[in-house]
Amino acid sequence: MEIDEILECFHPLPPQSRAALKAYITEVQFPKGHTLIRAGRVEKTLYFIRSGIVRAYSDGARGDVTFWFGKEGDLVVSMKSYVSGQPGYEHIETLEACDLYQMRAQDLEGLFAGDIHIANWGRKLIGQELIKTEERLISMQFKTAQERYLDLMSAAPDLLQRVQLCHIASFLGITQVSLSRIRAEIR
Amino acid sequence: MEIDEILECFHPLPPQSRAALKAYITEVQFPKGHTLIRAGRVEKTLYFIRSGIVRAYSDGARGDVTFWFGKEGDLVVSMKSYVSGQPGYEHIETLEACDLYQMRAQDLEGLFAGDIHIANWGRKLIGQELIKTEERLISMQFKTAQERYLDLMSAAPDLLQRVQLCHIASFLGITQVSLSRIRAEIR
DNA sequence: GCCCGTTTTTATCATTTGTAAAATTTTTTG
DNA sequence: CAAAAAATTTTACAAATGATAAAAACGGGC
Repeated sequence: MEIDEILECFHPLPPQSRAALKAYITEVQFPKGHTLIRAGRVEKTLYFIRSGIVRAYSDGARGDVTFWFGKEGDLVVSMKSYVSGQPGYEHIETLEACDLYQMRAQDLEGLFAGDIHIANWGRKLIGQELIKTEERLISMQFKTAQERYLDLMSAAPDLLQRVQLCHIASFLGITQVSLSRIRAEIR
Repeated sequence: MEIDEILECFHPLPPQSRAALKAYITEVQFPKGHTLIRAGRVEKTLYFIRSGIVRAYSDGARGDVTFWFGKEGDLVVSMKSYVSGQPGYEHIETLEACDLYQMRAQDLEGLFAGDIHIANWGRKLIGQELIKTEERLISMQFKTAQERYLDLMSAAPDLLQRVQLCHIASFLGITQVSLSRIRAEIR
């Protein structure tokens, strides 16, 4: 997914503002298994995924728990670091070789302060992220694990092919054994 | 909580911009049990809570499920309506007599387009909401119901006095019976 | 202070989910 | 292609949670 398409899909930007944004964006590659963001740090870099898959996870009482997958076109950022300047609680690692667009949070901050179109673009971008997070929270509270699995299957069937089931299970809030049971029932 | 304090606590605003915002804000009162926001509609009003408590809920397979409580200083809005212009999925009702600051989404939109300070204030505001939602999602995935109850007790002890336990239980993602068991264990 | 309706707790049993370990399948590597 | 490693499924049992019903506690109005 090319950078112009990614930037536009959140909110339209005047060509001049888009050019200003792009001036601060560079492209980077990382192999599978690379850690982009570390928990407990104030992370100062944002990424957009050109290609590949990443996951955000945190160390709980029972091993690591994945709470987000990012794929093509998605924004990758330690939200807590970025929004509040405090250490984040998630690690983010690549699950495949990834091609990313990279940007420094500080540069983005400068653009927000000086360009009202970029400020409103950023506002919309955060809003979209909020909706997604809210939807996940509601699905955790309202739906059974089986429903959440079926939802994931229809929303992102490719994920099931590309990601290990232990990560899918913790993402769904269940153990791998429970996920196996669900998969067996559906078959 | 007075309006100036509420507006400032998200992000500082120049006096001129704050005055521009306040020009569109009116104060309203509602009795206990009043519905502020209805699911399935595109809601066009935002509120800040001056005093009182509200809850957001949605109708699931097993009755209504509360997924958010709002109290003094909090923003009350149908996020999906506000961010994407689509019908929201939550009802929001007052659990006590409430004193609210009211604003039309359309007016706010106009301010965002014309005042960069307000646009960046709005961006920060949404960011704060995102962090809160993300924290709740993580606590749902990482913690047991008992841990979530203890967290709620220390974060918002007044809520337990002011809100029915059936709402607390569904907020925690468990039945009222389970919540009673947890409360009995702790005692 | 007492009554009535509501809210909360308790008790019982059925169901779901978790834990641990073994068996199976798939993937990687030489 | 075969052996080894990793990932996934299955099994058996234990623990946690849910459903239902009934009892107890609480609160507002008179």
